[in-house]
Amino acid sequence: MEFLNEKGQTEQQFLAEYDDSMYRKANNTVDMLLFTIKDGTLQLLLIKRRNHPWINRWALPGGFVNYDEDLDTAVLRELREETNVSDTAYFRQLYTLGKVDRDPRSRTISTAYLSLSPQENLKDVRGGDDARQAAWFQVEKKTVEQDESQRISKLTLKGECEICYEITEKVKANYICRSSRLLSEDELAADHIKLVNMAIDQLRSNAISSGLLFNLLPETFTLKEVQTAYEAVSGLKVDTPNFRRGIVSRLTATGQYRQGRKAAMLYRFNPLYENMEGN
Amino acid sequence: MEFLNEKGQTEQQFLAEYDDSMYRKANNTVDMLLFTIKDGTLQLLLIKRRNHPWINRWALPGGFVNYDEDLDTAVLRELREETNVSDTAYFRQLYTLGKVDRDPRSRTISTAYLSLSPQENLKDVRGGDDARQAAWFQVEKKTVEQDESQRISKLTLKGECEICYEITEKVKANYICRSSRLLSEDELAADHIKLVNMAIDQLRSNAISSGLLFNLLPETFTLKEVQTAYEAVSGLKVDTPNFRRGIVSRLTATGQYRQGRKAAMLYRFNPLYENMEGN
DNA sequence: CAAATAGTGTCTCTTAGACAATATCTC
DNA sequence: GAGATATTGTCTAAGAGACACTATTTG
Repeated sequence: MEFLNEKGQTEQQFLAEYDDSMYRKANNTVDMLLFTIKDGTLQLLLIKRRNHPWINRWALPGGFVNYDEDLDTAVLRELREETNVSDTAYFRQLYTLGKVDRDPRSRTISTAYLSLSPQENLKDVRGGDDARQAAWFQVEKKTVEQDESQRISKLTLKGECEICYEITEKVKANYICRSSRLLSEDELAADHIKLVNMAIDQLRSNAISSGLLFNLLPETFTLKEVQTAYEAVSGLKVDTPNFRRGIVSRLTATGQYRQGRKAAMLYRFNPLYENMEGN
Repeated sequence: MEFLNEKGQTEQQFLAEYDDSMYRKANNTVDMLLFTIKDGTLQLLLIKRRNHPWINRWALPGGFVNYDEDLDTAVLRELREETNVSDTAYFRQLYTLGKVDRDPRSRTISTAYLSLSPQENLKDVRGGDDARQAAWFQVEKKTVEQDESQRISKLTLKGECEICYEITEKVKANYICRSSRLLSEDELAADHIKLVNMAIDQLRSNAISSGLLFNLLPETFTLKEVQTAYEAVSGLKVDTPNFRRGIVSRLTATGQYRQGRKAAMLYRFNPLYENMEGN
């Protein structure tokens, strides 16, 4: 059935006459938050910007979306161009930032992606294109004060320099209001710190339940390695025996061992539908 | 400290020369998924489109973001214009859809928001602007087949017409692949069904844990009302005594009663930091 | 053998879930 | 009093968490 609109047009006629340039449009960009576990700590890949705005500041890899390019294609392309990383174990959309004045060039709406990968896949990281450098920064979020209606944390990125923010998260009626305050001399470009904070929260709350954690580990791993990764992500210390018991039920033993003081069984994660989250 | 870029420009000079119109840009739109509990069922607010594309199809309320308008402002404005709803208890960003060919007019990137409100606040719903009508549709997602690697569900919207999809969710390595197949004669506009499916999944998985459920209820409510709302959202039946015990610990009794067969205590929800999720 | 790492056992307390029973109101 | 709704109680089995212990290898 073919409907006509109020001007009596068919869809074909409507589209033929459609003027796409009537209004001023925003730019669309993508940003990538790529995490890995290195030296037993959670690390985030940042680039040092080569050009204005935020020249010489550390920032998330990312850039403009081409007109005929999907968002997820764009974010992988930008990651490749700026950091030489072309393969990650996992990625998914995180959040879209779109405040009117967030970019001094012009209105820019940025969709951020969260990506996870074991360090093995990420050997040859190097800056390129708009990135003067690419480097790993250790990420730490520590709660310094908490009651039932608010939480104050310190979010620290340690690498070539140290970038540190105080994050305040307050419950107001049904919402959480977040604000951040710079504590260090160096700072992240734009509003990227919001994304880092969001990513950590999501990573923590879904590390085990959705199996996100296992994307930070190689194909096979020992139970100790899972625990180390979990402690790095969560910022907590856990009881080894209890942690083991909690986790083995979701793993399969490979029958192979990793040598060391005492040889340790290697396991593999079996993703099950039940465990994956709804996003 | 003032840095110069490779052309020797200061930031001011760079911005003054910055050409914002070099590349073709996408449109940015917003869509709203507003849920409520009505007649003991979960319902979603849809509008019937007045113009091409998808003329006369049911769709999520939404539309173009103005150049100088924040995304959240835009989505609330569009909701008001198209459905006359100007106040909801809760809303937050859900997902950004940006596939190149998702809109026949031109490239359109759409950021969707999830909103919840008790029915009391939503009395005078009516279509306006680009919406010929606005109406509530009962939402139901039922799993019809499930194993450890895949789940097939039926997602049904019942209102002025019945719209029904089969949703297949498969675990592939670390990802969930979702696909949908139309089962009914009527269908939703664009790719809106993806958002409905996502919203339901998120609503279900966070109903209790993040207290989302209580945004669907009035300020004070009986335990039975919470249970009914929970059952509507989750699609499950729960044991009344057990459900009560699980939930009362997060509520405060008001000391007031709702009359009925037997008078029932009215409770209030106390949002605590602990319970709110990281997004 | 000492030190380090891997792994098991056990006890307690809380919670989830199934189900029985009681209480209070309306018709 | 019948029937509907609200609320309390009880039992069991599984899980979370604390902590003591054994096992295997390296230096």
